[in-house]
Amino acid sequence: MKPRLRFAPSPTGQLHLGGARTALSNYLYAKKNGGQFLVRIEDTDLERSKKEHIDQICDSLQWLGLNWDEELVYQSKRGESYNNSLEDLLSSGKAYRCFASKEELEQIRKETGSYHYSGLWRNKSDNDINAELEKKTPFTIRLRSPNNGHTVFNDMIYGNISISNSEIDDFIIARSDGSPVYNFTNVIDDQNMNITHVVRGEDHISNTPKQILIYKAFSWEPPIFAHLPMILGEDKKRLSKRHGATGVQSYRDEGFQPESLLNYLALLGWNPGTEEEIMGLDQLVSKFDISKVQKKAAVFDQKKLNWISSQHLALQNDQDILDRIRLISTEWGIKEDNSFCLCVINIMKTRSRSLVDLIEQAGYFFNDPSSFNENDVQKTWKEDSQVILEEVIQMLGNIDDWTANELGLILKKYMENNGYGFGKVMKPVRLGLCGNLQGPSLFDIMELLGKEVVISRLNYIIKEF
RNA sequence: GGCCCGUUCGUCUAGUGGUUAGGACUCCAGGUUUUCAUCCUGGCAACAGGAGUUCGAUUCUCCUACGGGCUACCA
Repeated sequence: MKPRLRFAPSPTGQLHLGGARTALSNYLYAKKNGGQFLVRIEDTDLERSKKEHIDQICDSLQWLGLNWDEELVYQSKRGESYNNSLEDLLSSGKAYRCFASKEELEQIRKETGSYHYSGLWRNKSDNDINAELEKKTPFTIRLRSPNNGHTVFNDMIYGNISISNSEIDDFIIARSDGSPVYNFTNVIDDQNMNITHVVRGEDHISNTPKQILIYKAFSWEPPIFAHLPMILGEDKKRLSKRHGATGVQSYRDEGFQPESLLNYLALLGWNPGTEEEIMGLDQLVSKFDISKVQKKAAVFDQKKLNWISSQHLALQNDQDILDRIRLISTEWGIKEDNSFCLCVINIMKTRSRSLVDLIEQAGYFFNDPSSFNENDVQKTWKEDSQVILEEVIQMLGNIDDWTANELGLILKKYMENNGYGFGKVMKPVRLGLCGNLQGPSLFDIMELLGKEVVISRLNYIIKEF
């Protein structure tokens, strides 16, 4: 049987890094084994679930390239199914009604000091139950869970996990308003969707035995489980909003590309067994092995993400990068020829860590510098700079073959003839053209900018100082 | 408190009953570069602690410590 996996986010916020990693792991396992990847929206918490979050999560998943194979499943539309299942359990005696109020329970907890439900209504007579029913006393539904034995499962990542059934009380599967709880809906839906493998965060390990008990109550075969270790912030605390930008959307806004993000996320807690690190989605699909995923939580390292992103950029085709840039900045370089934009990308891509970074660094290719870096001016602008630049302008005016190569030859000759060091001449030039002292080869920049622009910028800086 | 899970350089990780404990990111130094970045070379840096098993444990077992998760009529 081909595996069927699902990613089941609850739409209480945007897709965050942890969710993206979970979705990715599900996707990779499914695709590697020729199976299906599905998405189920767990929107039963009416208070916190928002339509906009659903849209945003789906949007992020699609942007990442983690496309799902069948229609979305919404838990909010599956109430009838839950009710039927609840009814089944009630009539088979695998679950029972509990008429104890929250206050009553709280009282018992205080007295016994135990967090476990005592089984107060587990064995009440039909008479007692009917009496409460008649009084319309609100009730919850609890699973009649076994008192002895162990519930065990073999986690694809953690291996065998065993928990004594005495640790599991008759937990609630439906609230007093009749709505089913997470552990219950999860099982019903996974069964209904024919899910074969459940891959989710490590925080669900403790839920798993409870869910297995529910499967057993229905005499269903539980799926195979895999629990992914948590992603931590720098302070070793679970990654959350407190750590700043943790949403997929913000990485997208910062110009990180899906391949880079996915590549990094996959490498958190996993490696292909070789020293290869830079991989696209297809490679991840073929190499991913969930059983090799680390059990230990991993700290999210922005610096490594930056590096991976820059590696992807450096390897990426120029036109492809241009297309990606236009996706986030539709007007970028639109006034120039396509070939000009491609040249800019070509010389800037190895020095950028994201699309946004590239755009920001490439500003002077499209606009005259709006200001000159003060520090660089102080370091560079000497008394004779003006004279030198005037001579340079003169020279440049006479050049017909405006290529990086020719410019290099002529300027080098000029410096040689006058006994000028490279920096003495080129730094003021760079300052005039770029506004600061960093960037790719000046001759390349000059060629791309063109004679007119170069001369006009140099004239401008002379007037400025 | 109880239960479950985890612990190799700062971070992500490889690894074996006997290794100079390997790689990557970061950082530092040098080289390349007119500059910056890239790139290349080199360097710093780790088996949580204690018992036990063993000729020998980072590796196997137990304990402790530390960290995390769950313990809800949240998901």
